[in-house]
Amino acid sequence: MIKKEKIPKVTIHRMAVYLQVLEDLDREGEDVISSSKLAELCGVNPSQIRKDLAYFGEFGVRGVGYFIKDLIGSIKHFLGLDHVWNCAIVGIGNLGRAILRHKGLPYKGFRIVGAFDCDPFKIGEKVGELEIICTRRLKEKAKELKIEIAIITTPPERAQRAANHIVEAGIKAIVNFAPARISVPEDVIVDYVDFSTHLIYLSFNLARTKGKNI
Amino acid sequence: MIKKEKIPKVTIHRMAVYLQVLEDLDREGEDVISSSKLAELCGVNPSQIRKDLAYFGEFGVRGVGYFIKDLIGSIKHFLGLDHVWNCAIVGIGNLGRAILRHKGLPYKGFRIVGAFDCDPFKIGEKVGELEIICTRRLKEKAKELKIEIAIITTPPERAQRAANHIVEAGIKAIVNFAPARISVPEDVIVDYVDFSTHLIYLSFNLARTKGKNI
DNA sequence: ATTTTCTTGTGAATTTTTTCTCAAATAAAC
DNA sequence: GTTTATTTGAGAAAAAATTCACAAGAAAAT
Ligand SMILES: NC(=O)c1ccc[n+]([C@@H]2O[C@H](COP(=O)([O-])OP(=O)(O)OC[C@H]3O[C@@H](n4cnc5c(N)ncnc54)[C@H](O)[C@@H]3O)[C@@H](O)[C@H]2O)c1
Ligand SMILES: NC(=O)c1ccc[n+]([C@@H]2O[C@H](COP(=O)([O-])OP(=O)(O)OC[C@H]3O[C@@H](n4cnc5c(N)ncnc54)[C@H](O)[C@@H]3O)[C@@H](O)[C@H]2O)c1
Repeated sequence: MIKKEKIPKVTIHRMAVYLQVLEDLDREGEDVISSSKLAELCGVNPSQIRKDLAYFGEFGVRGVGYFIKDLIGSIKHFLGLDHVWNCAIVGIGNLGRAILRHKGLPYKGFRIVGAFDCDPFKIGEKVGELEIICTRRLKEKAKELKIEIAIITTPPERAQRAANHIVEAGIKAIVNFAPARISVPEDVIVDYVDFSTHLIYLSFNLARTKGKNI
Repeated sequence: MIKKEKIPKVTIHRMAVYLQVLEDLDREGEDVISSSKLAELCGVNPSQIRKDLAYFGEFGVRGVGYFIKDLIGSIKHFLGLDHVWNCAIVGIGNLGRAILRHKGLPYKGFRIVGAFDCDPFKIGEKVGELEIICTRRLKEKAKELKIEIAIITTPPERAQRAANHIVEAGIKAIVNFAPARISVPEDVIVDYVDFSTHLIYLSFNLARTKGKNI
């Protein structure tokens, strides 16, 4: 289905945006959409959307556009979202708890099945449905709970240690919220979510426009 | 100082990574670093770093490298981080509270000075030092507190409404955590933080490698 | 039936970004 | 003091991503 060609990371990120907008349209009862209309809603160029989709196949009808329900199904399929992924959170502090309590994730295809922390005072505590488990038991629990994705929400200086546990548990995908680079074997994918990076982007732009006005 | 040339967004994002790594090095007591060493730590190409820095000026010494403290100072300066930005959070739920309680932000140059929500049961409640204020009072409070950046952490279907309040309050920069596109006037910068996009990136890669192994 | 109007999918052109290469600058070694 | 080691900064080259342009397919209008 997917061409052998390397698909740019930005394409995957845009795909997630298209999906979000398409699901909104579907909820509003829309049936069909053209690339130019979708492009406007997503803030991109229409051929960008067509090129992005072309990495995965042909989904439109010439002269008509895209059938929204079908396109949602196709995108979900090639992004691997026609499957529920089991996730674990490592580091149950402010952010870890917020993610655990977040209602939106299961709907998007991600289920949090394990909550891990190294603080003995937290172990055994319940957060929602889940009981906080000692990080040392990650390996054993990863098998049992079939954990496929790990989310790191420890302090930055503990991120590498958390990553080591995760790798040892045989988990091959990590989202790291801690502002620290981690090193893992080649076959483990890491994606960084750095909140301050986004604030810095705004800071840079504000500082620049301020400068201009002087 | 900054050349008139358009600076790519990815450059700013990488800049934030360089800064993070440089601050770690500084804390470890390092004085000087070469672009190739820094590149290795950041997982990029050395000339990438030199090109990125060249957008802003000349900071290195040939045959030597970069003086870490000086480079941190320069990067902070041109990213606008030699100033503390006043921020407001709009939507004090799970995520809003996590950000409010997060200790790392002030150190990075961002201070949360206002917490806003529209839920009458939450208004007046204290979260840390701050009292939750009604979103309707955002305009008045934005002036008083000199709010420069707004962080949206409302449910997605409320993001546009929150954005309208923010724009009306004269705030020119928004980080939107809600998975919904918002429309704002041209002079307002919006940056989206979409957590599920990162999970989707992992999903795509896992689905692909799984497929390969079969 | 034929023409007109849309809109996709894709090769070509363009633009942007990344990487390569090397002269110039600096420090250390001899 | 001269040679050798490094390492930056920047122009050139290469690679990648985006946008353009249009043939081809589909529906609506005449
Ligand atoms: N809270 C936010 O809004 C926010 C925003 C952006 C980034 N972050 C980052 O996310 C991370 C977590 O932030 P937080 O505010 O939740 O911090 P926190 O201190 O509240 O929570 C950290 C948790 O990690 C646990 N922990 C420490 N070492 C561990 C280990 N080796 N294994 C498992 N658990 C471990 C601690 O016991 C604690 O419960 C930090 O790196 C922070 O910089 C947080
Ligand atoms: N919790 C997470 O870990 C997480 C992760 C990723 C994305 N998000 C996104 O962040 C947003 C917040 O998530 P949450 O879990 O904190 O939700 P939540 O429901 O706990 O909190 C939302 C808050 O926004 C307030 N609100 C609603 N409309 C408002 C308005 N017009 N003005 C001001 N406040 C308003 C509500 O009263 C509530 O307090 C959601 O869009 C969610 O999809 C959350």
